[in-house]
Amino acid sequence: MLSKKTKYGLKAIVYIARQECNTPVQIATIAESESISLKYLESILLTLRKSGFLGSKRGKGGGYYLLKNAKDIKVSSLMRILEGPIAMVPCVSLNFYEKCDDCPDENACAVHNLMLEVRDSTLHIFNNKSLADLIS
Amino acid sequence: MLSKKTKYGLKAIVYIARQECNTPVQIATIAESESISLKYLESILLTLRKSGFLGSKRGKGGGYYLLKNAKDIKVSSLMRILEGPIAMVPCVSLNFYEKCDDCPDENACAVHNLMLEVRDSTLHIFNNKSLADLIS
DNA sequence: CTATTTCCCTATCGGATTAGTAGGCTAATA
DNA sequence: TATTAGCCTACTAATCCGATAGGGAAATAG
Repeated sequence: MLSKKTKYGLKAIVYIARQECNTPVQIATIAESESISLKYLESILLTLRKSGFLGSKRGKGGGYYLLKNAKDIKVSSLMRILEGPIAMVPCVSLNFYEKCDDCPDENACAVHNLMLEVRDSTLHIFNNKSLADLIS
Repeated sequence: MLSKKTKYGLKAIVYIARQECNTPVQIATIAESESISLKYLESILLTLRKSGFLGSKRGKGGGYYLLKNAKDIKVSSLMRILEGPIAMVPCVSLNFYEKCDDCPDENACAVHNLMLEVRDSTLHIFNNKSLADLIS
């Protein structure tokens, strides 16, 4: 299940990406428009900024803006920052790999192989979609 | 993230499906072989029985056995019983649909459309895979 | 008939995570 | 100097998950 953090984060960055001329958008504007708790959204945008997706400007007329072209932001990288692993099981994760305690042989594990297939197909979607694709 | 319940449940039913002549398998046997807490596994197998996948036999020589041919048990139906919705977001779920509180227009929601695509590809895998496919 | 085996069922619990809140701080601008 | 708007840390309520406890009931063996 997708966390609200991810859902809110995606909606917010899509909102920001829709601005013309990359004008900074205030947190409060997004929060109101997307019905997201302001303080919670604040922390989400903070992590998106610390991850290098967004820049920020303080004081009057401030807000958040994209640091890169929307075409160059892959959905998969957004998902990894917001949600964490894309795989449903750590033992098939590329970026968050972890061995199972049980399961002596991964290749013989039915769950492993099934989830490997799911991860591939999901990743294929996320890797081939950019923020720009989400806007329209 | 896949819950342990699902992981254990899948491993267990795969174990049961591997038996020759559909001989009943005891909970304890599976628990030991797959390193699963016995009591926890007990409750998982109970739900699989109540959902019509497994039959049970009590007393000596008892245990769990498949009620249908492994070919006729789709992974998607197992997933729905064990894990719940296959979709990452309720608003794109076929069997567990729920409208978002926020989001006035689903078709205009970037997250909705993205997750719709993911659900389709995941479901495609789960629908076209049976328990028999997991065994080998 | 009795003992043993094995599944049946309900209740409970600790720990982790999530979503959200509070509140003060700091930089930029007017 | 006042105001605006993001920065940052800490805290909390609620929920869920994985696991545990413990007795009950049916089937079988002897």
